[in-house]
This record gives sequence, C-alpha cells and structure tokens, in this order.
Amino acid sequence: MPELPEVQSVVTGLNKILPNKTIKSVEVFWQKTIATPAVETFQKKLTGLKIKEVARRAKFIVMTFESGEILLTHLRMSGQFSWHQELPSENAKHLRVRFLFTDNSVLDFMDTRKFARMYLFQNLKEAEEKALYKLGAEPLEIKALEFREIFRAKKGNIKGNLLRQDLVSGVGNIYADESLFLAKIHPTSLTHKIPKAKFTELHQVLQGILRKAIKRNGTTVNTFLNINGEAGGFRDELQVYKQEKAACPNCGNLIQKIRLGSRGTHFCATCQKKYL
DNA sequence: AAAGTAGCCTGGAAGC
DNA sequence: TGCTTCCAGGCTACTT
Repeated sequence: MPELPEVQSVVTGLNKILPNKTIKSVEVFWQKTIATPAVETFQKKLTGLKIKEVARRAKFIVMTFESGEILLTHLRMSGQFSWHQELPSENAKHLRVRFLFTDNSVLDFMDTRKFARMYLFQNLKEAEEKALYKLGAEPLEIKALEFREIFRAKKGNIKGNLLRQDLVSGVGNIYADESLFLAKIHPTSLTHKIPKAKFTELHQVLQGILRKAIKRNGTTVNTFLNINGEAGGFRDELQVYKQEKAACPNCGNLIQKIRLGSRGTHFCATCQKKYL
C-alpha cells in the first residue's frame, strides 16, 4: 500500500525520466481512473503538453507541465507506473492509462484494484482549491510543537487520528502502526489523554521511520513496486505490521492484531501503553 | 460534530 | 480438489 515513502520512491524515479518529455497521446483503458475532467477532455488537454517536473504532496504524485497544468495521481492501493523506452509488445495486466511521448517512449499506469485516480487541473491554484486543500501538514516538515498542537485536543483514538490526512498527511496503516510501536503508545489510546512528551517522541520516531523508509525505497507488502519494478526494502524492518503471532522484538510477547476503525491494527500489548 | 460504515475493486488466502 | 467466503485498505459519501 503506497504511503508517503512509497509515493516518494515513485516520484523520485519519475522525475529522473519525465521532465522535458512531450505527450503525443493518451490512451485510457479504464474510464473511472480519470476522476476529472471527462476522459475525452483529459486526453485532448494533455496532448502536446511538456512535462516540467514531478513532485509529491502527501500521497499525491504532482506532475507539473511547462504551461502550468497540473496532473495529480493518487495510487490508492495498487496504482503503479512503468516507463518504457518504446511501446511494449503486449499490454501489461491491469493497464489502465497509457501516456505516449513524442520521443516514442511510453509511461504505463497499471492498477489492479481500480481504486487509483488521476485529476487534471488548469493550474496549481485550481489543484489546491479542488483537491489539495484538505491536506494537513507534511509529517517530515512539521515541527514537534506544531505536531503536538494538532493532535493534543483531538477526540478519538490516536491510530485513527494519525491516519487522518487533514491533520498530518501521508501516513497510512503501516507507518501508523510502526510509529506507535516505536513510541510505545497503544493504538487505542485516547488522543487527548496522551502526555505532551509522548507526542514529541511520536513526532520524532515518525520522522525517523519515514526517512528510513524513503532510503529503503519504501515498504512492499503485497504488490508495491517503484517505476523500475523494484520492491521496497523496508519490509525487512517492520516491527509489528503484518507480524501478528510473531514475537515482539522488545519483550518477546506475541504481537497482536485487532480491528480498529475497520483497519487491521498491530501492536504489542506489553510494550505499548494505553492512555485512557 | 464526530464516529461508524458501505462502497469502490481484485486476487490471494482461508475455510469447507 | 474445487468451490465459496473473507480480507487487504485509502478515501469518499452517507448515516447515526
């Protein structure tokens, strides 16, 4: 499941290849992948545009064109880009969108689960107003004090709040579970009952884990591959996520798995303190 | 207002 | 063995 580090890995790869390429045509194999505008408009508007750069905002891939248009892509569960020097002899499985460039290279977008979405906007202002405005601060940019203030008075459990993109953006299920384990906070802890110092700690371990995961090219749990077809190496570093029934690396007791807010949630009941 | 949940989807795992 | 059911989860929309 692509979260911030996985998206960053994809963006870094795309930004090495795509700038200065001009789109010759766009093929759409699954209409719903294009969230906005209408598919024909999407194809028509993109044709002839030259890519300026590829960046990331939260879990969105932000492609900027020379003329100012913005293409946002959200990978959701299984979205995947793959670039080819020339047209592949046969279509990849789950191919949803294909971008053909004037230099005859090809950018394919595959998405098994069909949850991924692309949004084309006229300019950054429109992208901000219609899509990005809901996003909270970047977890790697936010300061500890600010981080604590955002969460301090929030109701509900900390796990659910960590996943909220409008508070701090880019954290998903894997890094939520992992950072709570490292900060020794039980996922069902009530957010407003967690002491100030613990938030400082959570902020620190979250930044640490995200930086480390970016270095390791993200985490591959089921299907994630970057544009070079490489899996993420952070999987080997998971302490609790998908480790149910394994021994806690700290105390040796079994890692537990529960459902919290309809999400699989992994933790060590011994090491992680419950603030209620 | 905040919290819970259905729905979007497929494929692999688990259950029978 | 082969069928059916369950589960994974980011995000939106809807209900309570």
